[in-house]
Amino acid sequence: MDEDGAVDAPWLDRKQLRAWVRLVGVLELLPGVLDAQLRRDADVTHFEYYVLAVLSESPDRTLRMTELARHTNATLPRLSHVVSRLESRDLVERFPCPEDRRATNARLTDAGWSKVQEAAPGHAVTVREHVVDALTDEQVDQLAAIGDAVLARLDPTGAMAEIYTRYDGEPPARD
Amino acid sequence: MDEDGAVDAPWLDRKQLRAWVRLVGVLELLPGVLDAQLRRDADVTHFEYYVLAVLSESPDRTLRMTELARHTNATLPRLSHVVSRLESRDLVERFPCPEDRRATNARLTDAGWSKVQEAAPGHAVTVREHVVDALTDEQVDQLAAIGDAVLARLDPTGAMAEIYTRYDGEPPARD
DNA sequence: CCACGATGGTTGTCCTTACAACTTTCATGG
DNA sequence: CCATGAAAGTTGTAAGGACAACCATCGTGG
Repeated sequence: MDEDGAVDAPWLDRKQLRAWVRLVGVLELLPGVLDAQLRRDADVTHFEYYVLAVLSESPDRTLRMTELARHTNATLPRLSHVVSRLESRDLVERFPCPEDRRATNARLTDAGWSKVQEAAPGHAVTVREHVVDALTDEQVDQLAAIGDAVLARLDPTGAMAEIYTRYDGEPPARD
Repeated sequence: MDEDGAVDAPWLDRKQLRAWVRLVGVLELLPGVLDAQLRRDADVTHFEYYVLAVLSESPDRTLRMTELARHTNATLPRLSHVVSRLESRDLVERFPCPEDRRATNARLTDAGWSKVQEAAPGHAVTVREHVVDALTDEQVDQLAAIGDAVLARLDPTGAMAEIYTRYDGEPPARD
């Protein structure tokens, strides 16, 4: 962005590089660990589990596709495919939204509810083992703050803001 | 793991959940941002870029596949496929390792080197915009420490330990 | 009241990754 | 010095996600 074309934001200094390399490592390894455990124990991917979990907390266990996509950080096409699969497994059902006939609602079925209840404890153990229990209480808070800051940059539309802020005092049973 | 079957590691408390939900958000969104920029500006995925970058820093720009896999947090099959693609684009070349005839060395070509040099500045800008510049200096250090702690749990074989610790004083030109 | 852009969602295709099977070479014990 | 298991890679296939194209509905200005 600079006239001399190269040294506006030169590179990362050592400390920044340290942090970045580690973040990349986590980015690369953590999803695999989460998927593996949930696939093995509950036959769902982490993203599928997350979709089910979000629905399980929503009023009437129902959410419009667009809202569900925002809550799960997914694009609409991706979500659509995933919900199709979940629907074929009777974990979720779709039905047209009465107020807006363009829109579709996704609702968790009883089987889907059961799936979340069954999968949740094992998933929680994995999350603790690989992340939470590795950190001090202080670091957990720091991670939340860092996540806030980064998500504010990542989420173009600021869609999360409202969603994430509500975790400042909230009931249990969530991913 | 508990006899009564449910409440050994009950669930995450609110603070932990806050942190976890945000981490999941970053996990879901950041890779897409990195890939999009690098695809657009340099026609490589983030993982491909990372592979090239690691090679570019290695002695003689060469590394054995297994070593390269460890440095990039990848499985060998995945790396093998990726290197095949990079090789077909003349960014990397493979040749048998003299000392161990099972092994294969991957070496960065001149074209690969150029690719890294060209892509690096834009990539750095993206990393700064979406992560580093969103954080205070203190948070950058915290993130590094958190990454250390988590990676220690994620990496079963402790393979990274040696790799990551070296970023405590190191030359530039790296991802 | 209708034309047009925006919103909500689905579908199809391609690319990448995961997983498992397989080959070759090494190393070790008998 | 051979048999056996481990280590190093490659390859095939099947599944998931990105992206673009597409259809339907809404809402607003003329």
